Amino acid sequence: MGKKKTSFNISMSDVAKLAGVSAMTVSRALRFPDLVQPETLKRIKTVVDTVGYVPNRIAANLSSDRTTQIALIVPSLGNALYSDMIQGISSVLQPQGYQLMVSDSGYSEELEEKLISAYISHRVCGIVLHNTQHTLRTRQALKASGIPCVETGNLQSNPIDMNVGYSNYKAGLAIAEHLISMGYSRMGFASLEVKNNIRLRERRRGFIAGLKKAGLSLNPELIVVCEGGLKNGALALEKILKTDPNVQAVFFAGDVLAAGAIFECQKRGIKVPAHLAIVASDDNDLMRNIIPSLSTVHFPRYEIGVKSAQLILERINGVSPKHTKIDVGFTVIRREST
Amino acid sequence: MGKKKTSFNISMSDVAKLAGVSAMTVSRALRFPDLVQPETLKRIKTVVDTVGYVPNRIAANLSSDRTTQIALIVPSLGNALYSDMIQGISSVLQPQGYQLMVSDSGYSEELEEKLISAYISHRVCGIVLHNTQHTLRTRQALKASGIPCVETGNLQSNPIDMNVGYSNYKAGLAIAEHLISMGYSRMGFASLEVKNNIRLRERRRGFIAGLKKAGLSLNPELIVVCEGGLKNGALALEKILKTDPNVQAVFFAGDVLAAGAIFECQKRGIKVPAHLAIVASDDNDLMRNIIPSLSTVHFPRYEIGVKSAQLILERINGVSPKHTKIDVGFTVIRREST
DNA sequence: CCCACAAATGTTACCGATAACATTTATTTT
DNA sequence: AAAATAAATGTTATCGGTAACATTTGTGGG
Repeated sequence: MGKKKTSFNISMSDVAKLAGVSAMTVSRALRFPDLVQPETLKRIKTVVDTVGYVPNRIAANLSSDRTTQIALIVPSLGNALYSDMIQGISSVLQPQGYQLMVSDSGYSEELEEKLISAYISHRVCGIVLHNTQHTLRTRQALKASGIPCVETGNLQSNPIDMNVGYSNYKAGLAIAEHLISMGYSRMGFASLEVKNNIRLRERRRGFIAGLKKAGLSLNPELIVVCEGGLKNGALALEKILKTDPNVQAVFFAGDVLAAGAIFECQKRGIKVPAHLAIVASDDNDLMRNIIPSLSTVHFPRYEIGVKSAQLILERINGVSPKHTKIDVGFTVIRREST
Repeated sequence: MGKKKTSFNISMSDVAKLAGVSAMTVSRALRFPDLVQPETLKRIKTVVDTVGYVPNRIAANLSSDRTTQIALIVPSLGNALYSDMIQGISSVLQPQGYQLMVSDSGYSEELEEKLISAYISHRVCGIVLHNTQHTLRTRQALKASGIPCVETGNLQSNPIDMNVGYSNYKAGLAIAEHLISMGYSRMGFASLEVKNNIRLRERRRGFIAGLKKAGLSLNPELIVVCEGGLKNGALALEKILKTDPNVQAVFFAGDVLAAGAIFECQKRGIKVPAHLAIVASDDNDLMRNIIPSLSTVHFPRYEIGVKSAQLILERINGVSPKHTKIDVGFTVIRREST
C-alpha cells in the first residue's frame, strides 16, 4: 500500500480529531453543511481554516466512484478558434462545479488515443472531442468506457456517442451559392491537405456540388492544397493566379489562408473584390478587420460549447437527452471581399 | 464506502483472477514488465486486451501518493500566444508520461484561486501560472502545498516558487532604444488597462525610461489605454493622432492592437513607416505577414515552456534546480513598420 | 412520562490500486 | 550437494475519503 513517509499532509481524520468529531462529520460539514449542527460546523470550519486543510479529491473520487472533471481535446491550441467553444463549455460547467481539462492532440490520432486512454484511466465524467479523427481503438475504448462523449465540429454520420456541430458540406454549398449569387462563375479553391480531414473534404465537396448545381464546374487545377500559415495562403493564391489569371473568386477553406491571400493581393495591387473575390470559412476578429474585410461562414462555436456541456451534464444526471445529434447551423456573412 | 452498483468495471484483481496470478503481478506486469516472466506477462496482456481493462489511475494515485498531472493556467485561451508555450511544455512532459491540463482563468484572480485550489485538491505534481496576478490566499495555499510551481512571463521580484520569463521593463526599454536609433523622437504608447497587469506596466515603464535616457519624454496624453481587439487598436491610433497629428512613432504594447492600427493606417492612407512608425510587443504570424510587416519584440515562448517543464520535473525527481529564476531574454526584430 | 420519529453524529467496510515485506522457485557459488 | 543469491510471485495493510447502516440525542403528541 501507500505507506509513505512523504505526505506530511493533514487528513480529514486529523481535522476530525482536532474538532472533536468523527471524520464523517467533517466530510458532511464540507459537503452538506445543512446536515451538521451550526456550532459543530463552525468548530470544524475553524479547524479547517487554521490548519489549512485541503481535501484530497483523489480519495474522494475513488471512494465515491465519480469525478467532476471533463476533458476536451482539440487538434491544436494554437488555433484561437477553439477559444469560443472553450468559453461556452466553461460557462456551463463552472457554475456546476465541474472542471474542464484541455489537451492538444497535435493533429495526431496516436497522441489522441494516448490522451483519451489517460482520461478514461482518470475516470473523467465526460469527454469532448473537437474535429478530430479517431483510431478504431479509441472509438472502441470510448464506447466501452461508457463515459459521455461529444464530438464537435463536423456532423458525423456515425458518431461515437453524441454530436454537436454543423454540416461542412452545407457550408461549402452555401459559399458556392453566395459567390454565384454575386455573379462570379470562374472559381478556385484552396485548403490544407484534405486527407484525414473530413471537414475540409466536406466543405470542398459541398462547394463543388454548389457549383455543379448552377451548371458550373471547378477546374481541378484550381483546387490547391497547401500548408498552413499566412505565407502559404499567399503562395496558394499565387499558384491559382498562375494557373488561371482570370479566376474571379477563390474560396479559402481556412481563415489564416484567406488572410494570407488578402495580404498577397495588397502586395500585388490586386483589388478585392473588383479584380478577385475571396471568401474564407471561419469567422474571427481578423476576418472582420482585415482590409478588405472578409466574407466568411460563421459557425456558432460558443453555442457548440454550451450545447456539448449541457448534453454531458444531462447524461451525468441520468437524463437521456432527447437529441444526441445537434445541428447548430452556420451563417454566411458577406463583407467587403466579395 | 463506495459500495456502488454502478461501475461494472473490470478491476485489477478481476484481471488477476482470469490470468491466474495475484493482483500484484498484474500491477507489475503493467508497470515493470521486466520483473514478470515473459509467459506470465503474455498471459496477463492477453487478458487485459480481451476484457479491455483500463487501470484506475485514481486508485493508483491514492495508493502511491503521486500523480502525473501538471496544471497550466493562462489568463485566456483565446490568445494564441500561449500556444507556443504549451507546445514547449508538452514537448518535455509528453515523453516522460506526464499529462498537461490547461485552464483559463479569464483574467480573474478569484477564478484562478478556485482553479488552483481544485488542482491542489487533485494533488497535481506541478503547476505553471502564466502572467497572472494572484490573491494572497492563492500564494499561501501554493506555498503550503509544496507543489512545484513556475510563474512564467514577467520576471518577478518575489516569485511564489520558481520563475521563467523575461524582463518586460527591458523589453520596453529596448523598444524605445530601437525607435530612437531609427531617428524618431515624438512618440506615443498604447496598451490595455495596465492596472492589475504588471507586464504592461513594466513595458511602459521601460519604454518611458528608455526615452528619458535619450533626453526625450512621453506626452502623458499620448499614453492611451484601450480595450483589446483589432478595432480598439484602430481607435487608439485615432485618439493618438487626434491628440498629436505629428507623432512619429507609436509603441503598441499588444500585438492585436498594433495590427488594428496598421489596418487603420491602410484605411486612412497613412504610410507606415514614412508617415508613422509602429512597433508591437509580441511576435507572431500576423506581425510577420501583415503589410507592412511589424517590428516587434520576440519572446521565446516555446523555450519558456520547455524550461518551466524541466524545472518542475527536476523538482519532482528530487533535484534542486540550480536556478529557479530564469531570464530567457527577448529579441527586437526590425521589419517594415519602423 | 413514555413512545414514535426526526435530527445529529458515529461505526464499519471498502473503492482499486500499490509499497513493503514475505515467500516460493530458480540459479549460482563453493 | 548444501548454502547463498537472485528471480518471480504472493500477502497484507493501507492511502483518504465516502455510502450504508447503526446509534445517540432531541422533539412533539397523546
